Amino acid sequence: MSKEYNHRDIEKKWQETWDKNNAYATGNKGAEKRYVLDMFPYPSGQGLHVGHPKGYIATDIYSRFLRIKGYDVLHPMGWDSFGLPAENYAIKTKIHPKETIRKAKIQYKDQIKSLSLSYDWDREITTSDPEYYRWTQWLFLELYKNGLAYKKEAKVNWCESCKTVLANEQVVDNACDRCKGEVIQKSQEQWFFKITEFADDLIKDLKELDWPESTKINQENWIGKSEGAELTFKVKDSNDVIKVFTTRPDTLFGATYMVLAPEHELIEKLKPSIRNWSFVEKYVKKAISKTELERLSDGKDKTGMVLDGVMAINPANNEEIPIFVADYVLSGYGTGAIMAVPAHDDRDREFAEKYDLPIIEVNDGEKLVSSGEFDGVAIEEAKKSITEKVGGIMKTTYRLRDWSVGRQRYWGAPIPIIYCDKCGEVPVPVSDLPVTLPDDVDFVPTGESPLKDSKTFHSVKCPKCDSDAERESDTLDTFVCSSWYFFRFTDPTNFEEFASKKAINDWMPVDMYVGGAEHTVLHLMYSRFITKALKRFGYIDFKEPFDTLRHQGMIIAEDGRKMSKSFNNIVNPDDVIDTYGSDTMRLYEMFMGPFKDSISWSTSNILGVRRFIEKVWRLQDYVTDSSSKELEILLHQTIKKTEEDIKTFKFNTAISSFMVFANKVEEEKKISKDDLKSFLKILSPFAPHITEEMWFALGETTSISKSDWPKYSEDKLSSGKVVIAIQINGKAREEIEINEDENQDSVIEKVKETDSMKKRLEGREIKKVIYVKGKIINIVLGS
RNA sequence: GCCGCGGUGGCGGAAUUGGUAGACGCGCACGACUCAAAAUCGUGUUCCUUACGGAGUGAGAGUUCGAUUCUCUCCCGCGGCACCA
Repeated sequence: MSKEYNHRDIEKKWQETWDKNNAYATGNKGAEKRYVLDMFPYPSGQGLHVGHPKGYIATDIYSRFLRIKGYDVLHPMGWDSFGLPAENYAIKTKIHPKETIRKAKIQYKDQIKSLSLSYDWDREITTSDPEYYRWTQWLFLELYKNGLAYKKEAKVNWCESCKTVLANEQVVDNACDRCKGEVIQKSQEQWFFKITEFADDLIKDLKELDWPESTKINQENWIGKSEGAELTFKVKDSNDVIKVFTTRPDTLFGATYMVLAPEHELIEKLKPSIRNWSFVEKYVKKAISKTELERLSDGKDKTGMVLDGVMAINPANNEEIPIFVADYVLSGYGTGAIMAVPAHDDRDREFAEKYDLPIIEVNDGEKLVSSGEFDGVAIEEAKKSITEKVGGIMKTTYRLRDWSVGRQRYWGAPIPIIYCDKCGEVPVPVSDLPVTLPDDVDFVPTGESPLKDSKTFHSVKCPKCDSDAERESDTLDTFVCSSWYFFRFTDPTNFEEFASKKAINDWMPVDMYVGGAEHTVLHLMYSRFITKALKRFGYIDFKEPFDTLRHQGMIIAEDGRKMSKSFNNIVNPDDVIDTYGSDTMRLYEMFMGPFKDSISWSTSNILGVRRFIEKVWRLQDYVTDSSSKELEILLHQTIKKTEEDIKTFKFNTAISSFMVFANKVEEEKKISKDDLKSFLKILSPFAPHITEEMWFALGETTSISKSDWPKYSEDKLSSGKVVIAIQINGKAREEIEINEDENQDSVIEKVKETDSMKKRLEGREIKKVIYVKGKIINIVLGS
């Protein structure tokens, strides 16, 4: 009898051994390469809860599987350490973010190591290290040099409580994504990245990616391509024109009024002609000062004000139509003005009904009507011909806006720009990078970056003319840091380049990328944009960073709520590992259900997995000279299934097949040494400690991870005999064992000889027989 | 409102180029072991029915020899977007 299973001793022993042997180093010379990546975490002071490592366990199993199959696997981990939480914590406690992050990293690393996640720690990177953000700054300069980073006065989302600008993606339900505080609109000079330049590619290239369909669709919706036309309306008795974007140029004859967004420049220009100017001005002021929140609470009740005294000319029929200003038209989309077709647009209809404007139907659902010479023309065709007739152009518009990257905050990578009175905006020379974050700052936000107050930071000499100048004091959005980190992992200590071309070509693109679905439009789209930009600049030869993407589902607390400190329902992985062991925890998180699903933690279910681990341990007692024929077949089936399931991230069913196998051995109480070794090999990516222990106990002297993946043979997947169902009129009635390759006639004979079937068939006409080889035989009887 | 995903036992879930629904695990019941309990092992466990049999994958229809799987209509839940012209 083997000694009792003690996970604490076993796991500690092997973790120390592996650590000492640097067991997870990258570099299997000559082997095919694979890059398996997790979305790297923000090291928060809270430590991990059991939900965090779910994705890491999956990529670990995947990496271990690839290694044992003989691949050279790059599987790195790092820290996305810039950002608001550490800074907010510093404001509260005066503890420097550097210190907060340093401590959190240690805690995270310990927890990760206690799960034996096989990261190559030699490649660890931290985005708040000057050696890292020097290349983030370099990236900024590359974008700047190539016209993809620019500064402009813009209305930005401003969080009152965080005192900072937020990207559109960080505004959720008109509230700050982080503090849930109110977000208002504010005009300010801002740095932007020109992501819109890649809008079309960002949609087109999605097609080639092996990503969850919903993620692709969400991203496509976010980019929001719409195809239509830009049409020009003249303003009566004036040289001014109003350009509009519409997806329905075919409805032009039904355009009975126009609407300008409150911000539209033409309003001010038309002032002399507007008879009710004081009302218009009042409306515009009010609309512009409205926060998004207020606009939302006003609901769909549309408001507006007619520009009394000015009229536009509908270019289709030269009718004079009134012009309104209304805040249901957005300044940031299209041209900030629309032609309103109340008969065929719900919003225009609502507005027209409220202000008693004419509603003219111009199609019957298929063909145009009341459209002059275009009557009877099909809608799709009319789009083009009407646009042509009025001298418009077909145009594509996107919902996507440029990425606002400046933050009036301390804890981020400084933007490497210097302002000189003589030379203007001067980029910091690459040789002067990194522009390091100073320590002599007060963290309390004032609306301007704390970097302004730093004596060591703010004042510099102009790199061009050497006169007194000032540094840009904004820092970069942390999403900039995380939009290129996967390149750095390929060459993390390179002092000359962000990563060498060779290292990038060796490893990129990432073969398997795993992380939460909450990054659908933020991180993933930014990373794709940066990759496309780097390709344009000639640094890389591919256009997409992540070939395959999988999302992990959340782990919900046992009470059905989200795990949260405030609910006091957090399960700490340290406790789970101590009580049940790391192998059990790894296996349990994968066994809970489909990887992508959100599932509740269950203390009794984890016990079931622990029982399985103990059962595996007992298999040592059943080793004899040979396995039964049946067990051998089951082993080959299990090897095949495990391989398929790991590749498709169906870890839960792989584990259930391990359970079936262990149950079978326990039932038969015998297994050959070789067969047990094969079983340990396929289990080892999931449960590395117990399998290593048993492997050595069977007399092996080098790690199971350095062994090879067992091969199954096709002819051992089946015994040749198979049990099929006999159906009568489609209902399963009986089972029968036959030879796998038996023909239909022979099977029918056997069915007829079966006792229970004799009764059923007696005196009835067999109308039809359907035999599906090795599965069922269905006998259709006359009534 | 629009787009996407999902709905299977007491519970987590398995099974889709249409082919025995409920694998595996939890829970529960009974049994073995034990003075006893725990642990472990064994047996059973979709529902109704003593049985024969019948019903059954959110509801309803359809296609088919056969539907959890395909089609249509509807209901419910989740995620994303949301006055985007």
